[in-house]
Amino acid sequence: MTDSAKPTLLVVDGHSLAYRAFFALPVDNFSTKDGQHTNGIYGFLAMLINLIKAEQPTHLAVAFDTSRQSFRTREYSEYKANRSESPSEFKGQIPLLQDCLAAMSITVLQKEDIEADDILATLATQGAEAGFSVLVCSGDRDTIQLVDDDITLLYPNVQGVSQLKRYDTAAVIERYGVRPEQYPDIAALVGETSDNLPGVPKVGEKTAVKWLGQFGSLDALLENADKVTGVVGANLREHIEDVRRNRTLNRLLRDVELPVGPLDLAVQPMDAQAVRDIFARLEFKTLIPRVAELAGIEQQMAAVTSAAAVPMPVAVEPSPTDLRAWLDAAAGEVGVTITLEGGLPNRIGFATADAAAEASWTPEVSEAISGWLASASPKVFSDAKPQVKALRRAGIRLGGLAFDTSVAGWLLRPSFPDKTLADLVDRYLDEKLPEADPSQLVPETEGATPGQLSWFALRVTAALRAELSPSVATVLSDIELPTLLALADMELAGVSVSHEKLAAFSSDLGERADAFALEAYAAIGREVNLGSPKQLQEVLFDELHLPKTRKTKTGYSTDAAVLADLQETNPHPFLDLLLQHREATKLRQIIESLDSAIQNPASGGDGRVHTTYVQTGSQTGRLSSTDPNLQNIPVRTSESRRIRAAFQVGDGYDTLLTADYSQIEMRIMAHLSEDPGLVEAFISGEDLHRFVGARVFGVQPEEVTSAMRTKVKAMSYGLVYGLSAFGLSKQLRIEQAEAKQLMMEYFARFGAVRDYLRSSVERAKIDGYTETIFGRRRPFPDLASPNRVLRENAERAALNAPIQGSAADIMKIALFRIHDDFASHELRSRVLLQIHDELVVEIAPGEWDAAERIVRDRMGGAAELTVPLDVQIGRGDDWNDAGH
DNA sequence: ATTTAGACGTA
DNA sequence: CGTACGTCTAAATC
Repeated sequence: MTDSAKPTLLVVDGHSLAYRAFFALPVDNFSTKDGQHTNGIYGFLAMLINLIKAEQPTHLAVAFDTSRQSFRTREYSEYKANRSESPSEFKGQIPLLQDCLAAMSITVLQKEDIEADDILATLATQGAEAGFSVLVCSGDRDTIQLVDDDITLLYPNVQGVSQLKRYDTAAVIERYGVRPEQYPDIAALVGETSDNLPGVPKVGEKTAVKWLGQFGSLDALLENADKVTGVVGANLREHIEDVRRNRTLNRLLRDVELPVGPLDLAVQPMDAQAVRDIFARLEFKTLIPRVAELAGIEQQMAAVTSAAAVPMPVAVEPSPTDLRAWLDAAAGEVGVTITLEGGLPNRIGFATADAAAEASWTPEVSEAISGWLASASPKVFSDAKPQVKALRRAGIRLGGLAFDTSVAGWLLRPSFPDKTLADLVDRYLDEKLPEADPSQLVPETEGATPGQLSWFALRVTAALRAELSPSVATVLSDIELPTLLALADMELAGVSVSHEKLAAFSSDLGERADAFALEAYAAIGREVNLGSPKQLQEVLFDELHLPKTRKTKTGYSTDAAVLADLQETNPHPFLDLLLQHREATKLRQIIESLDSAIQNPASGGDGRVHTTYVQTGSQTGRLSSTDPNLQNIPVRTSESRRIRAAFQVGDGYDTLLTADYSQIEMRIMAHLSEDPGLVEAFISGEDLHRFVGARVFGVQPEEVTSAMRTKVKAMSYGLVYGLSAFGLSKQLRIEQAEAKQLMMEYFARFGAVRDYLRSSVERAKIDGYTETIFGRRRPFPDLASPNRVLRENAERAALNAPIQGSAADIMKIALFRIHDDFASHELRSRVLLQIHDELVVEIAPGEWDAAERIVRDRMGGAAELTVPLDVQIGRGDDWNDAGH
């Protein structure tokens, strides 16, 4: 509990935290082009910025040690004598860090013969006396003794500098079992290896706490040392002088003479130019906006309030020719909103910063403004794709798409995308979008008109741009917006699916499912709803008395993996029949939903299935597909591939082409980790799992058995998801020890992979987000969660996000370039489907060679990685034929 | 009528 | 105790 009326003094141990940051971050990723290492500086500053943002101190200082010598080394020459020389890469970072702090107008303190923690102790003591709420941030446990009602310690976690644990008096008692002022007594008894201060042998925290509880104080304990029984008692008596020495040395000085006091440490405005200069020199690109944000909060607030003063314009409704003139006269970007009726434009509205115009969609309006809509004149939309499609249906190809608020909102917060313009107005303008009250037949409140919606979209655009980092802005303009236009065309094109093929298969499956069901009932002597997990639990565990399986929220699991396990340990005919029934009904289900999605030619449809790609549907940058989902059409069993066979080349086209990236995620892993072995695997062109298997098992590639290959394959793929030994053992049905051994062997040969994965998560903890190769970001607040489950889930997701996300970026780039190339080469061939690492293309007569070349070149050349991007192409009359 | 949980399809 | 999705059914809830 902090007293908000009190000023807050934050004092930081610069040396110890920078040193921790140095070990937490990979030195390779943080070097300037002239070879200066900067990982310690970066990590420290990132942490400090976060800290200032979170704690909002009014007063601030950072203390440093001057050298390894201090009054303590003079008192006890062995003090810290075990510390190895700090690595050469670290040297030189401290003076540069101090330069950074100076540019940020943050006071730096150091004093000959005195350690940084003594400076912290002095300032904290003076600050508490002067009425400050004091925060001490240090990586040295001795500072625990400073904690009291006014002084709180922020101590870095073992995981790194990114997470600071808050120690107030209660937290110290909870963690160490003693009051803060008693902690040095514990430390004196236990000793401090890192300071080369041996304590009493066999005495750890538990014993020390017990003793202090018994005797009341360290002095009392030492006086009554003869009363302590056993080996530890003897040890205590033998090392009593060590304990006294330790206690002297770990007492922090609270009365160091300093040139400044707490009141002199008020936070000062930064020297913006100096900050820019030194950060540029250190090549800290991402830190600059974060520091600026810290420094410029007041300005930003002012900007927001003044912007709210502009009144919402009333839209004019000019004649078609006047509307065209209005658009031509508009300077800069124009907000555009098209409302739809039956897939076609209904009303269309436009806005500039202070005016709006709108019209109903008529042939005259269309005629008058189609040229402007197709032109490069910049336009801003909110959720452009359906509107782009409506225009396409009306024969107009939109040009000049400059911004989409929905996509931008998603890029900024992919985990909680603001779904509508109203959400964005709420969040980024802190205003309410006027909405018609849907509960009343005659709404009391007017909704915004298309022109006014456009005006809001334009204003939201300005607010979103202010928050987009340069890299994310580039992802929006260079990847997402071109992709949006390609997706619109893909959705319009749809894919031809044969009702006849589906229908035949479906009735097949129906009969089989019924037969399995009857047999299953016979096996247990009653009917049961096989689709009800609840009823199945009764059958399996109450009636058949099979052993309880994995727990779920509501009972015990009956999923396929569990049933397969049960079949092995407690074979029963019902289990297998249930699995077969499930498989058949699942397939039939998929077929039914697919069939009903075919636009029936009998009622004016085109006999094709038109999915909707949700561009803002994932947290990683992937697309998702709905109504129907065409990204989860079965492929694994030969049986299920009959469904793919129903996806066929459409009338007027020649053949289907499928193109997929082979092992794109592992290639990205090779690129990001620069693991020499993995890179060699891909450059050699040998089968990846065979190559890896040979290394891991120490045999020749041709000696890799299929069992070995299966294992390393599972391991390789698992890596991308943050797999544990436990998970690997379950997946491969091997002992955990063997899984552990496999991981050890794997990392022994491909160590840079592990280094990369570790450091990438560590970096995410410091930055608060992950980044793909192309700069797409995903925030991970839960990386700092004290809840272990939440945190570890976030760690696995953060490990996966840059890899899955980079693959998504690459595919999007390939996709829109192929789409655009087809158009510019005036091919009729068209991309129909995207299934994450695969494209399905419909090839027009005579265009195979040209189209195949474009697909191959664009997919292979979508990114320059240190390993090649391998593309597999297939050809056939249906998707199954064309696949491989 | 809508929501939740379990199951399962894909990359 | 492996990431990212969407959709189906049954059952629970409104």
